[in-house]
This record gives sequence, C-alpha cells and structure tokens, in this order.
Amino acid sequence: MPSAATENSLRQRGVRLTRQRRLLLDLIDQSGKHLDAESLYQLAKEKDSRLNRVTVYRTLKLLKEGGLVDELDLMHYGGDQHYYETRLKQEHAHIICLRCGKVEEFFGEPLKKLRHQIEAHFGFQILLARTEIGGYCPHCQALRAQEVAQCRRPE
Amino acid sequence: MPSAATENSLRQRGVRLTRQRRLLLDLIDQSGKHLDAESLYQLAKEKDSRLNRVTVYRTLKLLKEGGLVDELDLMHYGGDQHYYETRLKQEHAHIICLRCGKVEEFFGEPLKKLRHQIEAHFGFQILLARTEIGGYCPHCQALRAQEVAQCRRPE
DNA sequence: GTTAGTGCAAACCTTTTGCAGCTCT
DNA sequence: AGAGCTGCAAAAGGTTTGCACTAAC
Repeated sequence: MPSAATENSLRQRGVRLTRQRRLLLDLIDQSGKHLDAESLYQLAKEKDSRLNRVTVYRTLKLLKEGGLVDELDLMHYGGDQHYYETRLKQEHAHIICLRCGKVEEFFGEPLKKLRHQIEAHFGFQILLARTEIGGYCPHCQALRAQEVAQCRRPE
Repeated sequence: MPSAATENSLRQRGVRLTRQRRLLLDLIDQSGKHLDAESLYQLAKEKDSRLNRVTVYRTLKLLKEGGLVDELDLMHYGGDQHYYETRLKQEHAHIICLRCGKVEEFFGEPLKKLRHQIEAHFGFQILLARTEIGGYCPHCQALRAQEVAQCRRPE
C-alpha cells in the first residue's frame, strides 16, 4: 500500500484514494525504478484486469503534478515514452548505457552546486531538475570496440 | 550555407549534401536556438515550398547521429516535441521558466566536474549529456504569487 | 550509372479527450 | 448526495516507414 506520506500529500489536495490509484502507487513504490506507463499498465493489469490504460496515464499525471514522482526520458533509450520514479529527497543524475540500456544513478556534490549556482545566478526558483547522461558502460565499451572492428572488415 | 566543418563531417560519413539538407543546416545554424521539427519545417517551407516534413525529420536524425546537433526536451514545455540546437564545444544546462517559457543557458564549473566524476566513478564513456531545469524566472515568481493569491480568494 | 535521398501516403507509438456511468467520502 | 474518478472509444500529436521516383556523386 502507498506510504502514509504519499497518502497525506494526495488527500491534502482533495485527491481521492481509489482502488486503482492505491494499486498504481503501490506498484511504483515497490517496483524497481524507471517504469514507463505501458509497463506499469501491464503490471497493474495482472492484479486488476479491469484497470484501463487511461487510468495509468491520469494517475501518473496526478502524481507528477503533485511532485510525488519524477518523469524521465532516459535519453529515449527504447522509444519516446516517459519513465517514472518515486521522487527522492536527494537529487541525482541518470546515466544510461546506450548499448545495453543499464541505468546508473549518480548522487554527488556537483548537482547540488549546480542547483545553488543557478538559483544564485539567475534568481531562479527551481521546481524540477533532470540530468541525463548517455554513453557506454565499461562492459559495453569493450563490446563496441569489437563490433566496430568487425564492421570495418566485413569478411 | 552550412559551415565547412559541418560539411566535412557529413561528407566523411558518405552523406550527400542535397539542396534540402543545405537549407535545413543553414536554418538551424542561423536561427535563434531551440527549434523543434515543426518550426524548422515551417521556416524551410518558406524558402522551398516543395520540401517535405519527413525530410526534416530524416535530416534531424542524421545530424543527431552525427553529433552535429543536440536534442532537447526543455521539460516538455509546450508539448512532447523535441528541440534542436547546434552542438557547442561547451556543455551547458538549459533552464526553462515553466510559466513564460523563457530558456536560459548556464555554462559552469559544476557540469564539467559532474562529467569528470561520472567518467571516473563508473568508467563510463560519455557521448551525450543533458541537464534541464524547470521552475520560475524572477519575473514570473512575482506574477505567480499574485495568481495564487487570487486563486485563494475567488471574490 | 549507382547509390543514396526525396516526397507522398499511410502507419505508428504514446498520450489526451469526451462522455456516460460508477464510486469514494 | 454529489463531486470526482473510471472505462471505453475515439482523436490527437509527434514521428517513422514503405515505396516509386529523383538527384548527387
């Protein structure tokens, strides 16, 4: 079931906790991260076959607007859909391997500094921040090198 | 006309410099930044009415793959389309006002540090990096305060 | 002359909308 | 009871694909 903090945050905005929303919140919190709408829908359908895809989109929108989840693109690895993760206190960057799709997270000083400098420099009030980095993980760097080599000598 | 460096980069990959591509490259370089495919198409059509929207998409894909332009989301301000800008030597963050849509760019130390730390920490080979920050610019912070106040006292 | 690129139409994928009926509080 | 939510169907928005024709090299 959704965490108490999440429930309160929703109730405060006059949002009803329906059967469907409970299920979706539960799945987002429980699951490994970075679900897209369709995956979430597929997971949810296993537990409640009547649940509609549209409800997934509406719920995600609601949670996003309420600041309970963050929306990611993950460099559009795998398509143009969006991915979602429970909002954490700590800002972090997402690092996506463009070959194998593995996603790493990086929590670190530079992100905090960046945020402070932007607030100070522009007088900007930051609501959302997203850093995504695409490239090759160590494992795939080696495999890429082989692929490229084969490509150059086709026979 | 496209810069010599751009032309060479394309030719090296065996990409033909057609009339259409010359026009599109020209527009991307000349224009203020952050064009989306549709805007680029509209601009291009003024100069060559036969040019097709599909050619715009195909050219953008080509340039993106060749590392000549970067693709941005700008936090999906204004829709789910992508925006494009000529790739600069210097990495920078994009800061989008979610109320007025103004985009600022931030070049600074933290982005370089972030890149280096991620390369060092994960042994990651970085090909693409994108930092987008959404919030309210100083001007819109004031206006937002008024809007919210009015919202709370409807009469 | 070849090979790559273009335009057109049509498909595709992801997400949103309108509306009638249902359900949480 | 009543506002808010859901499911269904249908549409929208953005982008990609198949194919016959054309143009760059």
